[in-house]
Amino acid sequence: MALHLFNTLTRQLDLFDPADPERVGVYACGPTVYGHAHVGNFRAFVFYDLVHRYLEWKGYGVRFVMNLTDVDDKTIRAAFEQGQTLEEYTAPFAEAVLRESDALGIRRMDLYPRATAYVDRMIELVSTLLDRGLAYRTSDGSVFYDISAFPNYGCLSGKDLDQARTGERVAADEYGKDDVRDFALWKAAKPEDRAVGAVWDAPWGEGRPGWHLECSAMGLAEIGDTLDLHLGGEDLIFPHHEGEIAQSEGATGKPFARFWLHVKHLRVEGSKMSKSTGNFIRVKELLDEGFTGAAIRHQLLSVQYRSDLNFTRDGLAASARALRRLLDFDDRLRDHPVGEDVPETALPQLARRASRDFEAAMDQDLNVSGALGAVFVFLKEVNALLDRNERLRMEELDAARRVLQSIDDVLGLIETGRRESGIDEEERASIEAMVAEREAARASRDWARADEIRDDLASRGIVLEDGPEGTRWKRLAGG
RNA sequence: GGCGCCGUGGCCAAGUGGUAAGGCAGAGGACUGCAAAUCCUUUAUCCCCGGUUCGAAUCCGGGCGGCGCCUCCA
Repeated sequence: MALHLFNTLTRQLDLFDPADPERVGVYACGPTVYGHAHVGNFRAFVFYDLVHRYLEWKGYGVRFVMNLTDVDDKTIRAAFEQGQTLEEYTAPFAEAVLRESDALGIRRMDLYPRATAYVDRMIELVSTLLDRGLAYRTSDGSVFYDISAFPNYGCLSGKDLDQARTGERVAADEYGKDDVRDFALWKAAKPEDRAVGAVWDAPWGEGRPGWHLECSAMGLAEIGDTLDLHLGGEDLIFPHHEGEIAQSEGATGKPFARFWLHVKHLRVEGSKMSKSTGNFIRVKELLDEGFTGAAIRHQLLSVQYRSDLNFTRDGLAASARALRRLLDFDDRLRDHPVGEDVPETALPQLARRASRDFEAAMDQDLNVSGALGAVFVFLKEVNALLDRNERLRMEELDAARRVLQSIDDVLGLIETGRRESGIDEEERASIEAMVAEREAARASRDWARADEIRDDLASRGIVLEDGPEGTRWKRLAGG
């Protein structure tokens, strides 16, 4: 089987066939750290994580880079209003992104470059573009990309630039460019820029980089002239990625990325998420409400990345339930008794089929819904098999455990859910003492006392399960 | 106006030519001291109309409905 991905460049499913499987370079557009990231941002980040994990699962050697944009109009304006430097203002938001990423089980990427650390590279890039006649300077010391000199402009978004509506939002042209469609590579320094320390020296004058430039510079610097994969939100197709292509290819003469993948925006409780209407949710709020990072991860992951996803608290509750089942299943598989002289079962075949179906779905443009379907079929079949067999061969159980583990290496659901059910030793001892007391009460048929203890534990979020092997307890994660 | 996506059971959702995965919720049953967990059973002909085909949720045309992007929002 082979991985096929929907390439925005070709608008079809293409075979993913990197030049060097040992060194696959992936660049993902990260957040602009001018405020707290919201769940919409995290749909993108969880998607990036899925790509990251799946490529490694498929055996590729991956270098994965996600930038943090810490210099642009919004960060400068906000820092200025707060009377802080750019660095002071953006640092907390950058930290929050990583902290909340951790909570959602997003594995750390190889590098999180900050735009401000790559301004030298950006200046080099602009120089090259000026030398090549693809850019021009204006009287105030700004530099613009000359769209008309790059025939491929529009190839990613499929836009016919001649037909683009002009003049609608262009009134805010503060730098005096030749053509409204030309975009800024370099913006001449203004007082606010100086106030927050967002000013760099360039041969054509002091200023700061334009929006698209950072990604070209960091991608070229950290991965190379041609990326294997470039990821981003659907809104970035135009103009951001179009600009990146123009800048990078204009400078190197080589294709900037073989594959472009774009994740669709999510909606919240039925409507578009937008900061202007206050209709956006932060991950931190959800965690404070008692939803777990794993449940949030599940909901963001459960729908394929190019499909509509309506993020709701009801959906989150459903995700929490599904996750609970997955965790229970993992427990059960771990704890199931082993026997020496027990008959063979179909467990290994079920495991092989689950793995195969999982991979087939994921290979088809990362179809997580289909992949989860395979997981739950496996879960149901194996639960039934465990019901029928009190003891199983060690090697069969191991085969099943390996497959579940392997699948979760990609999905990261059990992994994230586990991490959140941590209980310290003191609490553990206290719980186990109460469970033992209840066992004694049950042995003497003192149901009232037994139920009292169970209710007591339930109020602490501990659920009991009486089985033939004794009583087990677990923490019921929120959600 | 330009480009594009989507419409499957109560909710979410897979399936892109051969008679509908899976999750959540609901109902009945088994198990249990009662529960919990688990298992079994149970709920759809795929927005509408027309066409292509031996056969369509799946292809084509039309209609209705929802949504996204179109200069700095992942």
